[in-house]
Amino acid sequence: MMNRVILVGRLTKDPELRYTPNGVAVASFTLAVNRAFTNQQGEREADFINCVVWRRPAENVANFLKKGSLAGVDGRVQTRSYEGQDGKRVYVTEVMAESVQFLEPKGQNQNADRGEGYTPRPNGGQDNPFGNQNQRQPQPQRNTRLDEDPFAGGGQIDISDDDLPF
Amino acid sequence: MMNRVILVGRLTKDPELRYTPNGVAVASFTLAVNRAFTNQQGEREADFINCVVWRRPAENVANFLKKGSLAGVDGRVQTRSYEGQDGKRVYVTEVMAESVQFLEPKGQNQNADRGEGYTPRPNGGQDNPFGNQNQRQPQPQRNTRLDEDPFAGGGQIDISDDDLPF
Amino acid sequence: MMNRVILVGRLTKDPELRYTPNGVAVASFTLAVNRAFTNQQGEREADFINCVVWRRPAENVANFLKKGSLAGVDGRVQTRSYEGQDGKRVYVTEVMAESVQFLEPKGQNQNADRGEGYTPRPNGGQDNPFGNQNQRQPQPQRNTRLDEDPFAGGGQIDISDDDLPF
Amino acid sequence: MMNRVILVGRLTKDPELRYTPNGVAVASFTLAVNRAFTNQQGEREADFINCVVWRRPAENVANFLKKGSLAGVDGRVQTRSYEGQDGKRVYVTEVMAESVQFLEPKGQNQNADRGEGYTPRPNGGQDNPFGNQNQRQPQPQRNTRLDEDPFAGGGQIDISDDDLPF
DNA sequence: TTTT
DNA sequence: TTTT
Repeated sequence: MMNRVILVGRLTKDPELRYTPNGVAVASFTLAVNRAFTNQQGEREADFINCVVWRRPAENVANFLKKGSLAGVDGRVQTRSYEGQDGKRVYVTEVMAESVQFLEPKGQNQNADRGEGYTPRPNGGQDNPFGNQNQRQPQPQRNTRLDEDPFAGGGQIDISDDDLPF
Repeated sequence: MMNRVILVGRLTKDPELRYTPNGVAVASFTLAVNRAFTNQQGEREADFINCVVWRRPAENVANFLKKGSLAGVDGRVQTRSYEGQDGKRVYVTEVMAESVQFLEPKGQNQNADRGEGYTPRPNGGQDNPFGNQNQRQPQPQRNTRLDEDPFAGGGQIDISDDDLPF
Repeated sequence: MMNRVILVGRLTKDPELRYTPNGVAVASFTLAVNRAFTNQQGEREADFINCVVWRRPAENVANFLKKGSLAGVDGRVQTRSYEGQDGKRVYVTEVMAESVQFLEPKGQNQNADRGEGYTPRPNGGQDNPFGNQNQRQPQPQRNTRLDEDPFAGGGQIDISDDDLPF
Repeated sequence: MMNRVILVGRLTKDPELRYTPNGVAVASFTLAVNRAFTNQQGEREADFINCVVWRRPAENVANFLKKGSLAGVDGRVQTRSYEGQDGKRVYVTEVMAESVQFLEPKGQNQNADRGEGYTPRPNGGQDNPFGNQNQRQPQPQRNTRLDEDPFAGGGQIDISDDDLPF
């Protein structure tokens, strides 16, 4: 079993940063990736690919990327489902970014993460290495918690700590 | 702009082979890719990733892969949208396979395509290199044309020759 | 069998453009890719990865990239060997770029190739779609033919039309 | 800066397992990856790609893979150089595997690593999470230490703990 | 024998 | 609504 995605494209909007009830950061953003070929009408289309990133790189994304930023993503394709507002199950395919690369020339901070994914430091046996008390954990800027689909917006909470990649 | 996906997983069902009105083959299948890590309940989950492949490799997929087959995909993440049955726009993220690799040990034919993607042979200037008259073009086994979403099933036609990768 | 490489880095020097005896363009360049992590001395190292690209994208690389340019490569790892000057066999591992992406902000031409690899146009049955007579085929700027290893420099001819990816 | 390689191929020989002076495991192996296309003589060639893997996955590779095994590698292209026996600098390009997938059908253990790379467990502040005293650390089967190039064989020590990926 |  |  292998699952690897690499994307380079531009953010369609500013990224959204949220926190799980346990205080773990999640950022979501959509990358517009222009296709390398034109369609039969001669137009160059783009794919709009939803991406999610957790923890420290999530905060870096929120701090350093904005609408229009050129960014590279190295991650995995992930699928989930949630209960839609009409009671129907909604299936979602998105990219779990393990690392995000800032490709804008102006920025001095050129790395959205610490490198080879995010290795949590030991925290004395707690399941979740970041608690709300953790001073390394910035508090949400806006009163935003993970009560809905980071992309679909209107749904119920469907990302929880269970989705943590480790 | 870069867009690359590599997957290795197992087909959840037999692939579905369809043809556009112009007689171009499209196969769709879902790959179950087990995650490399376990969730907080200690269970190993999987991602169920919808894949589409066109032309010759589509026919190879239909001929050589079935439910449970181990296969590798090299392709791109692609997004599209179509009008749902309730009039709402439905957004779809799937993998456009450029080549599909058969990883089952039993088969002697180990390649689902001719190699580096599919290079259409010249056909004297027609837009579509395969017409219904083309004897290299097998006719649909079942009376299946591309009148609906190959995955969602209930929608309107949303894959046409316009989606051809070249 | 699968083989896919994606790189984003900077050219260490201007690319070198050569032509096979049959007039097929080959460009070679080295990409410096900074590692995402620091070594035990706290220094950020880089990998210096030799890349080769054929035909039209080769000419685009030669025309649009130079020392220091930020570029993305999508291709395959390839190995070859040649007779070294001391009679010993020299083994070479390099990246065969199928497409090269220009990631510099200044350039308006943002694509080094036509997209999904290079699909040769039909040319009436010749083995090599480009002959020296082909007016679309620029002549070498310098009197450079493929008489040596594009990277090692001092060896014998070891890239020929046999290495063409199709 | 991005650097990602995915390979699926067969081991050309049994893997070699060595240990650094600090007791960190390193396995090296060569993957034969058949090309998806034939050359101008109609023969299907292969690329022979040297791979290196560290720590726990190294031991899994040594325990579960052998000559002829089908394996998938997800990693990075890495370059290094060392002093050759003739005093000349030798440049090496190889693949640093972050995870190795066992694709043989017979094996029950289907995973060469714990998943998303190898996250060392905390060990009380030592720089190197594995010491020779560590009972989880198997001793070398053969009296093999890292005194030479794992591939070139005749060179001087050129892999040390400095090359550890974290 | 290297890029920013 | 899923694979081994």
